[in-house]
Amino acid sequence: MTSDVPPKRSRAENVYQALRDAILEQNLKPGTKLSEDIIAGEFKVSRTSVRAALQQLRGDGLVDHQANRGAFVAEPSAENARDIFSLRRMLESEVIRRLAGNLKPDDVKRLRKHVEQEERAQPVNGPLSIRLAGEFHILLAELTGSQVLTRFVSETVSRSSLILARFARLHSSECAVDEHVRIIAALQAGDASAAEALMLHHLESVAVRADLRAPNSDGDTAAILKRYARALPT
Amino acid sequence: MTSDVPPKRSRAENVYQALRDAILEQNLKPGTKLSEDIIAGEFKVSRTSVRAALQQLRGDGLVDHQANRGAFVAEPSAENARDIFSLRRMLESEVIRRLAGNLKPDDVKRLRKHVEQEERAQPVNGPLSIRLAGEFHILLAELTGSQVLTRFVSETVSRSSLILARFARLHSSECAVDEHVRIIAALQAGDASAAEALMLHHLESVAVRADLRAPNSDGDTAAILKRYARALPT
DNA sequence: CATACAATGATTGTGTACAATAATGTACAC
DNA sequence: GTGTACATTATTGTACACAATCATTGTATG
Repeated sequence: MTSDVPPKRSRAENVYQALRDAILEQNLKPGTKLSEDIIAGEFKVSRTSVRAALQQLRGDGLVDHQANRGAFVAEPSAENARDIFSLRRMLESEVIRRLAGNLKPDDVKRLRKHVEQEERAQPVNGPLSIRLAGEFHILLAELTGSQVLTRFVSETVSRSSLILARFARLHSSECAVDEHVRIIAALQAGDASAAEALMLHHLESVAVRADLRAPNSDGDTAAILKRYARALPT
Repeated sequence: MTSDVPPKRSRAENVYQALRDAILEQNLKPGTKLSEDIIAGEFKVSRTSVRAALQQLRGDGLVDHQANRGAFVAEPSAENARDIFSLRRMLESEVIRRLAGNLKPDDVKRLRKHVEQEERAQPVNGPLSIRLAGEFHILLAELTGSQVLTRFVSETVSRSSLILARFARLHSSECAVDEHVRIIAALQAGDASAAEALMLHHLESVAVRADLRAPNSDGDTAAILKRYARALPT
């Protein structure tokens, strides 16, 4: 440790982290309105800081910003979802190829540590484990040493969380941890193609949880109401 | 045309566009300090808007933001440069594969139009042609219809401009337009592998212009000073 | 009854003032 | 003469107040 002094994050950054976590843990669901006033009041900071945080989230594609209307947690379309999963396959395959056989002892240690965290969070099967599952993939990308690749993986993984929040039938991620373990093993063994196959299978099992034909609940309020409309007397 | 009413861009967005163009046209060189006050004065807007623009640029990786110090045009390291070119090869190969044989007539029209612009700007061989050359690649990505892929290509291409500004021996992009034309032809012919080869060759010829061993002028001030330090009497 | 229009309300966009922080210049002690 | 501590200055970080904008609602009219 190099005398870990917390780098004194700005308030905007704190708000950003908090909101991001909330979104990734699916406590803020797609479509939720993120009012600057309300958030500012809740976090006891000025709207200025909240604005900065929201803009950054917009940059990550996690929130949509409508002019003079406000910010909302992004609602990826089905098409968008397919797009993102497709890119994820490409990006994470690359990660695996770069990592296979090149994991340093320290890397393995970090991965194992993370998986342990996942296992501890598992019984809860709640928000935390959802976020950790995603962060495993980001950690893998980090280990490649490529900042840009990490960035791209991070973005696609984050948005995958949104997609699952919107489309997933049931968000049990039981199998995930197991698959993570096996991926680590394959990487350590230097078996590139096996690792890649595992990863692709893993991603497939994530994607398959999403039924892209029907969004979960509050897709369009209008769409929901339409389903109830016929119950009314004509 | 669908009655092109300019969508009334916010001031922050205007500043963002202007700064981005200036950076991509290499009029603002890597390392340049972007003082909020000065920019605000120059654009006749408040620092608030400038701040928003700078933050967005930071999101694009075009500026580095140091806490309480200010924003600077990013100075990609040699390592970073290799990283980005590597990712570019991957991303743009994907673009080509998706596009080959799938170009709609309208798409071809847009591409030709863009190339014409490039040709007109060519004699100048100045800032504009540099930016247009990059935007050709972004346009290709757009035609895939994948928002995320477009975003990633856009980011890597933009940062490539920065890299060339920092490392390129001479920034003559004479050959580029020719190569762009040939890529279009191959795509239209549906010859995927030829198109991909052309693109990779094209990217290679861009990358080779950069001598990653020696940054153009103001690299790390510290690094430069170190080279001069031994000239001093001990 | 549907449609067009005007008033209203709420929310974001922008500017300005102040606080916090880091870099720089200066004086002093050794 | 050199190094350190302190004061100064410049720049960013934050808060707040006001203006602009859009959505909504209510009202009148065909």
